[in-house]
Amino acid sequence: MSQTIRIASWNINSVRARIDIVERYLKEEAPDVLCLQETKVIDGLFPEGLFRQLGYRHMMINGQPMHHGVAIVSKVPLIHRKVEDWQANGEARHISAELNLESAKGIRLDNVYIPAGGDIPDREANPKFGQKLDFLTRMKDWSQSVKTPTILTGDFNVAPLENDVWSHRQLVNVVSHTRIECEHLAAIRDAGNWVDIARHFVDPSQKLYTWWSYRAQDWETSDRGRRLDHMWVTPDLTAKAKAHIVHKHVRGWGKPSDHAPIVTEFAF
Amino acid sequence: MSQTIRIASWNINSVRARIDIVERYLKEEAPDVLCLQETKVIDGLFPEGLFRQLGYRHMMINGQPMHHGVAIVSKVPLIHRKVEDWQANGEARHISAELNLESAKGIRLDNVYIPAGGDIPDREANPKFGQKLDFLTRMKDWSQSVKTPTILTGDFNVAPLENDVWSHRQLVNVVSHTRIECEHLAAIRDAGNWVDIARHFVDPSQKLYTWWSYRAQDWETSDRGRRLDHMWVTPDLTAKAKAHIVHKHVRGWGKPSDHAPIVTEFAF
DNA sequence: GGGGACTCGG
DNA sequence: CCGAGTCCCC
Repeated sequence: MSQTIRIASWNINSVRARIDIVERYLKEEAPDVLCLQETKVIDGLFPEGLFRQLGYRHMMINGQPMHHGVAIVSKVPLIHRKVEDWQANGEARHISAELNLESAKGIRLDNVYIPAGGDIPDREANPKFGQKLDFLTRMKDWSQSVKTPTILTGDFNVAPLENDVWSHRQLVNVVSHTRIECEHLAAIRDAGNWVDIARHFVDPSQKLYTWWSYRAQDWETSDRGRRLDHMWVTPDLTAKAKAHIVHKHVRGWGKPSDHAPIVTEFAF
Repeated sequence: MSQTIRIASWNINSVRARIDIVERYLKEEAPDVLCLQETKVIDGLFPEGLFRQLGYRHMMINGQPMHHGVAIVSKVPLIHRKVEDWQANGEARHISAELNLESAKGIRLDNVYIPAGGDIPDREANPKFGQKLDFLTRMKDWSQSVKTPTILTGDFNVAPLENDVWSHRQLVNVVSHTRIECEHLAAIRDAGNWVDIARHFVDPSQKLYTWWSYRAQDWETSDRGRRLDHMWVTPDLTAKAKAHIVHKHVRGWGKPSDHAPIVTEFAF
């Protein structure tokens, strides 16, 4: 018998400011594992109590003051915590663990928050953009080293395909959808033979977004979204993925994150 | 036939941040007139719509960016707006109007927010304390000029009597209850023969507070209050005042001001 | 637009 | 403790 495991990823834009909708989400959707990005909290102030109380007793957290911060909260036991520093500057942008499952041993889950990269898509004019490209390059090197079944998810801050943005033409020079970022992301994918689960289920001819700016007056009507959040798997896990959805309605809740959660259902 | 008019005063500590409890207060207690201090809003952003909708169609406002700001909102028509600058520095700390009543013409209502005065009760070490004393001195001069029936209310930031603070002994050197402030306030009172309505109804042997610090972990249990908010009347109005209460329960509402509203019922 | 940090004022 | 402002980041 296989075991159904639903794994979610959500850029929460402050887990403390968003505590009410995190609770609502876990009560209504109850994924088995939730990967969070932009927790914006040091480890000592991470709201472990809430997660434990909701049945997410296993947590791997990597926070820092102010910015960034990632965490995995899980009903499934987690072992072998690892942290990568792909930006080589100590920012808390990665956390990974192994799912300690009865039915499938040795599956790793890597949760990443790739740098946004600033406003100007130019290494010289904007050092943040260079740091983003360097981060992606180090992720490619890491990808080549991945030899075990792995799920790689998080806020990649890149919308690689034309239908991953509301207007390819208008965003082609906007950070997150520039050619060089898309190429860097493709290099990571190729280096690990990663399978983009969302596009495994939703044809690239269809628009698909996970993020809608706060600045739109009516995010739903204007629908100027981007697919910045991703769930990738090593090829050996492709057949285990049974469904993938974007929980778009969560973007409409009170005091929302600008990102919607994404969820993949696996049969392990 | 006389007309019953209830006049309230409340240091709201931001009328915008407190909009929900202002609405609740006006719905539950429905004073005829509400004097507000620390509105913390420029006139263009004052939430006139809410007050109008609740039946307070007459407003006199005096705001500024950031700090201070006072307003009178009223079901009773208001005329003859006046603003005093007792600090001589342009801060929005006073607004007054005449109540345009059928039964009693010519009653003025003066709403004042006296400076808090900083932490150190010393003119030299702390210029804010000097400014407060100067403000009180100018108010005394104004008091001498008051010749018509007048109600003077607001946040005076002085607790003049021993039972206006939770511990006279522990607060005698704390700004708001120092001897010099109490003397300055007494000089204002004497200059206008003002009657302290709260103490007209509540004997000075009884503790009476209108403010409880945010910093106490349990304001109600520790009850370390001070009577900073006052309602004074010219002697000709004393017999018109029929009751005075502190709406202490409002201090316990969600996201409260640190001040409770005070209300006097008049029969004009 | 909306986090968090900081500073100032109460 | 808790407003409001400013600045930085997304």
